[in-house]
Amino acid sequence: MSELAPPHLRADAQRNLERILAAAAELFRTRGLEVSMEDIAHAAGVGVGTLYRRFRNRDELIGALFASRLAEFTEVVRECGAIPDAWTGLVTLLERTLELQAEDRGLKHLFHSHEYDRDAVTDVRDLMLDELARMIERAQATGDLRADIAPMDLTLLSFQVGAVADLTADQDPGAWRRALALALDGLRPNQRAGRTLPPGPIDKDTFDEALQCWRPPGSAATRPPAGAGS
Amino acid sequence: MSELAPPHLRADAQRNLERILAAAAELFRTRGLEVSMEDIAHAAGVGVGTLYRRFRNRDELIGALFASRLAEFTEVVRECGAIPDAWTGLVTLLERTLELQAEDRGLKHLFHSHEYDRDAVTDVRDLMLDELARMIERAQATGDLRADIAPMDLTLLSFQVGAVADLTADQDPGAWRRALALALDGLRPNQRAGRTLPPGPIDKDTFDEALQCWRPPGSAATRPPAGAGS
DNA sequence: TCAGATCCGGAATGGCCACTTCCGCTTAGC
DNA sequence: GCTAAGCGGAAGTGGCCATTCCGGATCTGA
Repeated sequence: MSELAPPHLRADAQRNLERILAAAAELFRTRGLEVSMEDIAHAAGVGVGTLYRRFRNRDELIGALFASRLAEFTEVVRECGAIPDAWTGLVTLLERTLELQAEDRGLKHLFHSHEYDRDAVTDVRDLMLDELARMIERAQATGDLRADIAPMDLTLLSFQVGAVADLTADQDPGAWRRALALALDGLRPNQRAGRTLPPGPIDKDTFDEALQCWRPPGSAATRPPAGAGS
Repeated sequence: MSELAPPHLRADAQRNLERILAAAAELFRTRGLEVSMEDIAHAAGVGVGTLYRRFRNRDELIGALFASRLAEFTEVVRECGAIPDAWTGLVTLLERTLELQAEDRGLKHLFHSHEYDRDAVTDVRDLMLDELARMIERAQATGDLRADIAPMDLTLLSFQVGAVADLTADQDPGAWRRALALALDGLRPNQRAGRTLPPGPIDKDTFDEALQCWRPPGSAATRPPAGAGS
């Protein structure tokens, strides 16, 4: 994060730029993408003016910070797709993508967003959905995954667990893992069958449409009651 | 909803009052508790002034509309607690309380809220948690529920599925049922065991703390792209 | 029918908050 | 030192919303 824009920044400017990036990353991570520009500037120990001289607006700042992070999703999808055992791959994929989201509210927000970087985000989501479809087929073939599961079931499952991760992020950052484990157990082919599932899974377009109205929770909420540790 | 405040309302005032209550109920139901007072007045076909003459502020309006609805939760908990088969009771309880929430965003919001009617809401939640604890014990005794489940696991599970209900409410209002069914299957005692669950479930205080920062999603989001129904 | 109590609508007020711009002052760098 | 680059943060904008106010419209009861 050292070579941006005009090749030669004055030393102090360079230092401030780095402070800004660090502060923004941290705030986006812990509070989501909607922290105010003023808060970011303040956390970086600079004035808002300085912030705006470096980034025309918040979108540009987000772009600078998250382009590479978004790529991590792609990377994870690839890696998990290469795991020989399909069920293991599936579990790992869900775990790792949820980890990414649980560790970084901003990234999670971005991943569900329709307001920033639309294309990059859609690409990642599509890639993941494709891989999920492949994995599902493979896992069903080996009998590790119940037969009535469709890709969108897993997308929704990930979304659900993500909601828990979000809810408990400040109090018990690992709570989502248990929820995930529980959910995964419901995916196993059932000896003592539950019941047959209701209708078909939601389809992708519907999900996308829904996401368009979605906004990550906690945004305008009362500021977290400060340190609450687990 | 005919006898309120001053015993004798002028006929037109009475009519307006009823329109307001109807409009507010509908808007709260479909959009959550944060619709603006102006929107409510407009939907009722009256001016904001009229709205405010009847209800000092939004809290009073919410109170008037939801007191009884909140009682429905209590009712459902009681009924389900009385179901002889514990597992059936458990499933029914989750289904019915989620139905209530899925049908009414305002009620869902209220149920997770710390800003309105705090006491009434906490009572209902506590009642539900107690009943869940009892049901869990019973269901585990009959071998219908895996042994490592704690009440908060189910609270969280309900929360998760509620998140799906919220997400897809406008596009596919029934989608959450499938998610719930899937999740429930994960609760069965497992022959072909998944793996042992991570740590212990989150504890109640932690969850409450988390909820304090929680805000139902979609609030400040872009207004839904109009009619999108599935 | 009519007087006056009631009620109405919606413009106006005031608060809040975030983004962005601007400009006089500071400081790095030669 | 001198000069251009950089700085801070106050001020300008715009949007959103709850709530108040009051001139005018509408009921009601005699």
